[in-house]
Amino acid sequence: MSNAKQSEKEFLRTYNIHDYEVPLTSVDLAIFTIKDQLLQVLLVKRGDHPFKGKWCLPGGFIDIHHDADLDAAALRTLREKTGVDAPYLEQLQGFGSGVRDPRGWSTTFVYFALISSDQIDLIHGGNADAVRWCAIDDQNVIPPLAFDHKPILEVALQRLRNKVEYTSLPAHLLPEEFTLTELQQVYQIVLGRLVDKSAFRKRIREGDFLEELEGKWRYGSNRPAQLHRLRKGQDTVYFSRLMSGETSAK
Amino acid sequence: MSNAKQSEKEFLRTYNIHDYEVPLTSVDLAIFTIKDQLLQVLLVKRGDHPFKGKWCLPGGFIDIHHDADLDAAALRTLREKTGVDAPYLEQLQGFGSGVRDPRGWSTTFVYFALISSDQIDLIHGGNADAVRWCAIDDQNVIPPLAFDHKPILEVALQRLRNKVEYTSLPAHLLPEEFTLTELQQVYQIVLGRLVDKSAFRKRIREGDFLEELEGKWRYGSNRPAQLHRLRKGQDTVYFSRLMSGETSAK
DNA sequence: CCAATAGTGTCTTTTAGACAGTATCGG
DNA sequence: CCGATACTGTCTAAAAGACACTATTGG
Repeated sequence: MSNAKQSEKEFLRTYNIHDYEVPLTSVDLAIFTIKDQLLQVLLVKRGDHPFKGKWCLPGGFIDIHHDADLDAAALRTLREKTGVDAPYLEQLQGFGSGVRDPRGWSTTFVYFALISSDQIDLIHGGNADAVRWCAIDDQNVIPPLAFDHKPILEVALQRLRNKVEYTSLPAHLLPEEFTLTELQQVYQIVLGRLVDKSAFRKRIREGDFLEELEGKWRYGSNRPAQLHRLRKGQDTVYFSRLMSGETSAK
Repeated sequence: MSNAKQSEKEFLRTYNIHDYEVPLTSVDLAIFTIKDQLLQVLLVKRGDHPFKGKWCLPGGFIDIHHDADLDAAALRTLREKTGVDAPYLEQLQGFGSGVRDPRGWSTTFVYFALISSDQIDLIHGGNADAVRWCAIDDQNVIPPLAFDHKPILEVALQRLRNKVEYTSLPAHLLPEEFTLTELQQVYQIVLGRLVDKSAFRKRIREGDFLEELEGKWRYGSNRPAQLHRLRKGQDTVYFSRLMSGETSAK
């Protein structure tokens, strides 16, 4: 045993990573929010080659001296681009090929993040016009993207829409405090269809992932609406069925 | 425009990947099958450092000269370890950190594959005892695994069990031709609970992803059972609800 | 005829879908 | 009082769950 350990030590002493050709490795983010009643994704303009001047998803290479792991690299990138610290962040998928980056064989770990548009301050980046929100309504307003970021964005959107059907995820797109009607609107925006109010509220109630903020109300020229928030430390809830279908109800 | 192109060309001419420190990149596979009425995962014994002699999930480094993309690298690895060519293969997730491999910062793209145990010939590897099926029943029979492969396997299992709840995936764990009862047993084995026969069959019928093999039957000392197979070119079907719950029915 | 498993039907309970009805604000 | 939106209740149709029943083989 001590012999094997010794042998392994010797192996590691002489091992040199630079003897092998390895791909480039980066982390990219699909950051979504709801703004102006639309689902929007964050894009940045590339300041360097390759694809200088083109829009793309925010991302960067892994810094092996400072990033402890992939999640840390994603969080760092998110902080650098948006100033936001602890939103909903989940790894989507990896992409990699010999042709997606002109610099050579490259891989990227794509994360998707959900944040509320009120926490975020896009000026943060330094050069203000190099970062923008881009609405996802009719697809053609999305500019051409660098690398393979267009198909990556498609996959991210698909995953988001899919998860919205059966999870409590959309709550992360809203500010900390919100009304049930606001939450319902988020579901409707992402899904692109109307949802029955009664069924929606039953579902949310049974999921039991929100708490009422006693005595806190959203006022207007109508009956006040109860404010809610996600329960502290609440994990994402998975419903056993899909979101109920379209309805004639407004 | 031609100016920008020129500038990009110049950039690429002088770009040298070896000026940067990048992580190691590999592909690992969680290959599942049903054997002896149990869910089993394929393990290989490491023949080299690090972790020489320890069991782990099959995998290997990306070969940037021969692998076109990640999927190709995964398929190649699968073929090398099992001789199987075209099973169900899907990317699970990426893992990466500075500590998971003693050789340095490393990342791995984990795929999971479903194959039928009858297509596969483990002798293929060359050194026969260095590869084995390991049953997933009570967890403690799984040996300690190299790297972070134990938690990776946990994630793969969780994903598999989860997907079985609402997709047609388990059909890939069976040979090409099978009876509905055999398919039901696969669901039961993976889920670890019984499923109602009537509800199960209704579900499968409505999913409409199988075809009856006319005139082909499984015989025994009882009523013969109709053989089925997956429709050609059939994608995975997603049910709108979870698999129906436990029942007292045998 | 019997044991065994395949496959179908039926009844009951639960849930979704549609929509009406009531509540409470500002003006 | 009115318009607007929050919130709740009710009825009906559809689906799930439990389980019994029939069908067809070998021995």
